Formats: sequence, structure tokens, C-alpha cells
Amino acid sequence: MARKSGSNGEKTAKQLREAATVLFAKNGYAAVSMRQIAREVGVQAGALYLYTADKQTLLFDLMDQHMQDLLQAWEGRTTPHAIAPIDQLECFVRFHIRFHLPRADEVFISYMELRNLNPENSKVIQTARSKYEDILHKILRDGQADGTFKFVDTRVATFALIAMLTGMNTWYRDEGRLSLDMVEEIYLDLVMSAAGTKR
Amino acid sequence: MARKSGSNGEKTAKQLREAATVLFAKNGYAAVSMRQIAREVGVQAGALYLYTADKQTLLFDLMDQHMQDLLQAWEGRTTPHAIAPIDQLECFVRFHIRFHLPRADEVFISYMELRNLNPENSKVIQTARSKYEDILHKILRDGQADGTFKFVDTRVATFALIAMLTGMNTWYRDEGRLSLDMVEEIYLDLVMSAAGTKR
DNA sequence: GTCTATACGTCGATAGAC
DNA sequence: GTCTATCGACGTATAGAC
Repeated sequence: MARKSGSNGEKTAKQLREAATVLFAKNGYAAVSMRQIAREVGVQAGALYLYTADKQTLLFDLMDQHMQDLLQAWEGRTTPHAIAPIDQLECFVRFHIRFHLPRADEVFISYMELRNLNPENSKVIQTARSKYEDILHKILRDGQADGTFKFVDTRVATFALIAMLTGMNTWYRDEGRLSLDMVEEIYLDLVMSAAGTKR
Repeated sequence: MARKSGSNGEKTAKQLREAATVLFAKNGYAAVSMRQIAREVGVQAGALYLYTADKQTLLFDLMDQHMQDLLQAWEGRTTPHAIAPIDQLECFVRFHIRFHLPRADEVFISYMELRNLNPENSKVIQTARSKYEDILHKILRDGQADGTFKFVDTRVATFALIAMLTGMNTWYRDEGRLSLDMVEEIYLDLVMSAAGTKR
């Protein structure tokens, strides 16, 4: 008997996250008002504060959830963990593309709205991002150590490859001329070539 | 005798552009107020409207000037224009890095604030961006045609390489462990490797 | 050319009825 | 759980004095 009749709090909470994700990605955190979000959810602005402490916390929670999902999805991947660097790199590229592409809004927010987080929240997100970069960096170092890869600098290569892969989100469209499978192969070829190796 | 004594409009106009560039890059267009900009310039908010029609026009002018500078700088480059694709690609990579790196704020704004331009202004900037992408795309197609490059898809490669190169702006710091010259060589190696060719 | 003053709207967030 | 009403602050932009 904990819940009153007619209540639908869980549904509203979910709608809030979804509406905020779409609006923040489209217009930017600072340009979106709580009233706009409330209108999208179908409640009054005041009602949103039942589900989030304030606007800043709402943004942080979206970004934090995204980064946690990303790291957990990598940990929970089904491909074998103990494989050769070249196979790890292929695995990472495919994972990155397939994780990021269907989450265009979340990715956009996580990369663009760091500056609108307060310092402590910003630090949390940047730490999570570093963890993700470290995953790729370790793969590159391992492959460099056994002679598979031929990077001039693995740290720079880490940044360069992630930027290259994530950039796909800015142009890829489902209805475009290339299927997801094709794009995946194209980027995989670019990465492997850049690494100085071939599949 | 056209100018009254004590006037310094040209200086104020320049300060306005510079203050807006720094503040928009740091906090985002929507999060920055005209009052903030005015404070930085050292005048009252109302005085800014002597130098810009409104806030939207101010943002557009900054972005438009940046894109025009970029395209004109490429046109005015001193290296020979009629050279082999492999040399053109090297030239483009070095140009891109050396143009973008000292303009971190302008680049950031031009890539992040498109969504805050009204539709017609947005179209102008996107057209200029397409022109720049077409420069690289033509180089890649030429090299592909004569067998120098081995891309699976030159259109995707264009996006991928530009994203990779521009991503440098997010991590490079003058006081970091790598000099500009070193980073330039590192990225050049990545690009040439990705192209399936070597210098 | 720059100022003060201000119009007028919207903001985030809260209080209290239902 | 959601509503209406509202607070106090701040937003862009303009008018008119100097």
C-alpha cells in the first residue's frame, strides 16, 4: 500500500531522463529550461523536482549513467578477454562503434556538456572517460610491445583513434548510403592500417 | 574630423570579438550573457549593441570569420599547388594542424555551436565546412585514382581523418610532453599509414 | 561612444492546496 | 504525485541623457 492510486512516478522519472537527453543534445544544457522539459514530459515544471534535486544533478546523472553503461558494457562483452592485441583492437573498434552509434544523443551530451558541470561532477566524468581511454591505450601498448603495431606514439594514437571513431556520430545516418556493417568494416580498415598491421 | 575625441570604437569592437570568443568557448553560447561579455570588455551591456546587431549575429560573425579565414589560408598557402597526391596530403595535414592548433577557442565554437545558429546562419557555416571537407576529399580521390592511396571509402575517410586531426585540439597543451613539431609528425604518420602509403 | 535606467520576458526553484 | 501560484534573480534589448 505504499503507492497511491493513479500514481505513475517511475514512468515519469523515465520520461524525464529521456526528454532531458533529447533536449540537451539538440539545444544544449544551458539553452533548455526546466519548463521545456516539463512540457515534453507532460507535467508542470515544479513536478520535476520530485525526480531530480536540480538541473545540474539531472545533467550529471545522464552523463554519469552513460559512462557507467559504457564501461560496464565493455567489461561484460562476450568475446574472449585473453586474445592477441590485434584481435583485441578489432574487438574494441567493433564494440566502440556498436555502442556509440545507437546512442547519438548521450554521446553528444557527454562530449559537449562537460563545461556545464560543476568542478566535482566534471572530475567524475573525466575520470570515467580516462578509464575508457586506458582500455584502448593498454591494447595499443601490448601490440606495440610484441611488434604487432607500429605507432610512433601510443598515447597520441589513443586520442587520435577514439576521436576518429567517435566522429562517426556526427555524420552517420541510418537511411544513408552505407549500412552499419559496411561502416564498421571501413573504420576497422582505417584503424588497422593506421596501426601498421593488416587483418 | 569624422571621429570625436575620446572615442575608441575600433578597439572596443576588437575586444568584443575576443571576449565573446573566449567566453563562448569556455562556457557555451547559451550560458554566456551579454552582461558578462560587457563586463569583460569594460563597458555596459547596452554599449555592445553599437558593435553587433544582436547576440545571434555576434556568434555567427565569429564562426563565419573563422571559416573564411580557414578557406583563405588554404588558398593562400605557399607550397606548390600542383603536386602529387601524397605530397598534397602531407601538405594538408601540416596545414590543418598548424591552422587549428593556435585557434582552439574558434575551432571549439565552430564545431560546438552550430545548433545555436538560426537555420539560415547554420546553412552558411555548414556550406563553408563542406568546402573544406571537399578539399581533403579531392586529394584522397586523386590519390586513390592513381593507386597511391588504398582507402576502402574516400568519403568516410575524409570525415575520419578530419575528426582525427581536429581531435588534437581537445588534448594538446603547449606545456605538455610533446612539441608541436613532434605531434605533427605523429599525426602525419597516422594519416599516411591509414592511407596505406608511406613517405 | 558610452552611459543609466528600464521594459518585459523567462529563468530555477519552492510553498502549499488537492 | 501533480497542480497552481509565486519569489527573486537574471536574460536580451531599447530609449534617451550626456
